[in-house]
Amino acid sequence: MSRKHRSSTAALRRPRAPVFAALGDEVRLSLIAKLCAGQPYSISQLTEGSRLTRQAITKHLRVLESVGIVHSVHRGRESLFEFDPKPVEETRKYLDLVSEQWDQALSRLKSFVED
Amino acid sequence: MSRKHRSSTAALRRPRAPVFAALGDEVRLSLIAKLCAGQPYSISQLTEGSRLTRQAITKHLRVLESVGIVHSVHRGRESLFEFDPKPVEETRKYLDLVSEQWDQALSRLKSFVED
DNA sequence: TTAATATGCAACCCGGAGGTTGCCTAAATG
DNA sequence: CATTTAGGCAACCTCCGGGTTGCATATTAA
Repeated sequence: MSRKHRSSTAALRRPRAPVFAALGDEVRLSLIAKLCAGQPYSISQLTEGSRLTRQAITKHLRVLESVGIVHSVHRGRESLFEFDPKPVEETRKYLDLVSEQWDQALSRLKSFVED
Repeated sequence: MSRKHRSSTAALRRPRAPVFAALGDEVRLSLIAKLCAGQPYSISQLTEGSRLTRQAITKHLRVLESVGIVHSVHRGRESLFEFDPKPVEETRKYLDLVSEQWDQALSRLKSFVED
C-alpha cells in the first residue's frame, strides 16, 4: 500500500461527522460561500444582509471555527473571520474514498457476472 | 461559461445542507461505510454489532433515505438497504467548487501582489 | 470626554434529533 | 397451526441546536 493511500485511510478513520454536521446548515454554507471568496469579514459584515441576529451569526461562526473551517483574527475592536481550506479538502477526500469503494464494488460485481 | 460549469453552479445553488446534515452523524457514516462496500443489508443485519436498537438504526436509515444516499427494496419480510452514489458524488462536487473558489481567490491575490 | 460601533457573555425559549420501550402485523419455519 | 423472525408504528424522554434578548466591555470617532 502506498503512503498516499495509507494516509487516505487514516483520514477515513478520523471522526468526520463533526465537520459534516458543521456543513449541515444553510446559514453556515452561505457564510462559507462568502468567506471562501478570499476576503476576510468581520462579524458585523457577515451579519449584514442576513435576517438573523449578530449573535446567531456569531454562534454559527463558532461552530465553523470549532471544526477548523474558519479561524478568526482580532484587529482592533473587530474580529475578522477567514476561510481555512484544510477541513473541506479532507472532507472532499473522504467522499472520494466512499465513491471509490462503491466503484470498486461495482467492478467486482461486473467481473463476477462476466465469469 | 461552458455548459459543464453552468450545471456545476446550479448544483452549488441547490440546497446541500440536508445531505451534509445526514452525513453529520458517526452512526450514519458507519452505515454508509458498510453499504458502500456494494452488498445490500437488511435492517437486522445492520443492527448486528451495534449497541443501538433496531429502531434507532431504522431511524438513521430513514434519514439517509430521505436525502437519497440509500434506498430500500422489500424482499419477503425484510427490507434491504442499498447505497446510492449520486448524492455523495454531488456533494463531493460541491466541495470541489468551494476549494476551487478559494484557490482562485489565492491566485488573484498572488497576481495582485506581483503587480 | 462623550457617543457610537463591534463584540462578548449569559440566560432563556422552543423544537427537533437521537434513543428507548411496548405493542402490533407480516412472513418464514417447525 | 404455533412459533419465531423481520419490521412498522407510536408514545415518550432527554438533550442539544438555533435563535433571541439584555447587558457589559472595549475600541474608535467626534
